[in-house]
Amino acid sequence: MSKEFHLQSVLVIDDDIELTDMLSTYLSGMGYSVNVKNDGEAGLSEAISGHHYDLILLDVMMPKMDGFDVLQKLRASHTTPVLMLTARGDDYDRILGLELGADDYLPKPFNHRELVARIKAIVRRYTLSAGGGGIEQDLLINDIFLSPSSQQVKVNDIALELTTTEFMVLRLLMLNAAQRVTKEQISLKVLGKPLQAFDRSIDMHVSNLRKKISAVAPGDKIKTLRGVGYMLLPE
Amino acid sequence: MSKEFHLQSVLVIDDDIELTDMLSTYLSGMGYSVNVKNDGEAGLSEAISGHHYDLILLDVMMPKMDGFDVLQKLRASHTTPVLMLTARGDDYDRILGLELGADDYLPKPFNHRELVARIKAIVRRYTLSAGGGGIEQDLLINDIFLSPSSQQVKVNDIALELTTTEFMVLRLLMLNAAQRVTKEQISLKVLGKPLQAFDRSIDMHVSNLRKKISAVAPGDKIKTLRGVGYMLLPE
DNA sequence: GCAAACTGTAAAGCTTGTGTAAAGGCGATA
DNA sequence: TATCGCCTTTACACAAGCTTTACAGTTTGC
Repeated sequence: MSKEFHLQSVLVIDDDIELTDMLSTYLSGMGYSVNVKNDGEAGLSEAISGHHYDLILLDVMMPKMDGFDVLQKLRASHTTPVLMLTARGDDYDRILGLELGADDYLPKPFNHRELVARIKAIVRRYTLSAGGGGIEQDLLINDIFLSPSSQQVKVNDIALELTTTEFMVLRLLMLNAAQRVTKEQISLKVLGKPLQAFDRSIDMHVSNLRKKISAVAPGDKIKTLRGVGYMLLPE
Repeated sequence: MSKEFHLQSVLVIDDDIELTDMLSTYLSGMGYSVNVKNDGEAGLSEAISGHHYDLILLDVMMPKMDGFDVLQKLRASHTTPVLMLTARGDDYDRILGLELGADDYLPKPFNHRELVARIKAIVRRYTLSAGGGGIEQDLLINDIFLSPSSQQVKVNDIALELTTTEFMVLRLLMLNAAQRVTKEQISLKVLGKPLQAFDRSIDMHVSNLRKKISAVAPGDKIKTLRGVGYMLLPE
């Protein structure tokens, strides 16, 4: 069972090959391990197989077994978060899905921002309720103490006032301490979108982070890798 | 996707003659071999012809077959990196979102700088990360320790301060230790462009590398192959 | 042995990435 | 609707580092 805050493993069940290809590419790009099944039957058996999934994206209309059936059978034994995908925009589907135990619902067509927003919301929900997923570990690297459970950061025992984005950037850097983290990765994982040319927002978040950290502790703890990204320096 | 990626041959598919002329001139000037098709149908058949392309610049709005159709049909058999050209706004979400299958997109009108930035980003994605998700191994050859994940090099346990380009040159040499590596290869893989006549930049990067390495360890670890390139000497 | 071609490298020049303040924008909140 | 917080964009100065230039040294071919 994963103890990580962010998703590691996602199962996509949808008969639309084009869509699953796309989702696979996109989610892989965000660093997730993705598995795809193109009908309900195969999807269900994969979902209840030994392999652990942190999230299941489930289409409603599919051959062999529709999404509601899959969800119902899945819930007999698993509490894996499920995000339903449906072309039908009416509320009936929505209510039915949620009553059966879906965690959220996303009408097709949707764009990546919506998807990311939903995924994040689900992950957050599961993280806060200790029952569902894993417990995130506190991190302590180079005098920086980061506690995901309380969304709090202390440097030399002095609390920092970070925004959520700054918090997530710092957390990503800490999870990859002493390893290069590209701006592309930061953008995908923290902001949920690909990095655009001449996009400076990551630079700004890092700049703000540095400012807040160095106001409390001397020395730059974040190394710039020119043309690549950033790296949190180890002790 | 191919692990070996050297950008030298580009296909431009766009019905705007003025633009394709400009692109052709410009990219040729950078040393790329450029082919142009002015409608989707011709573009697609060229793209899936026997000729290999390293990158395709693809306009969205075109006669006969639009860019999305071309991309979709192309993807059935090819994984060639595609950079979509599109008017800002309209297609932005469509491309960024779930119909993605392109490697990147570039809103028109764009300038040279932007185009170059995109091409570089694609090159970097293919060279630096060596194929999405695959973890690159640490290398230890002839007292040189190179760690891609931390973008760090140590010689006799002393850390070197290398630029990203120097790092990539050294990495290429180490991956091909005791084998000749031509300047042409270095230019393509590290700089992402073909080597041009009288171009001395590779020589300079190697020279700088030697300087930094020999400041820490005696003896020249990089052998010059006159008229060909360089080679990292084994123990 | 000599010219031509190639290489090493210091230094200059120039391009491009980065840091950061400030303005702008946008969604959430009251 | 007005306000607030925060993310993003803009603008500009600066610095890193890539490329070019220049010249000296070296190798090759004849």
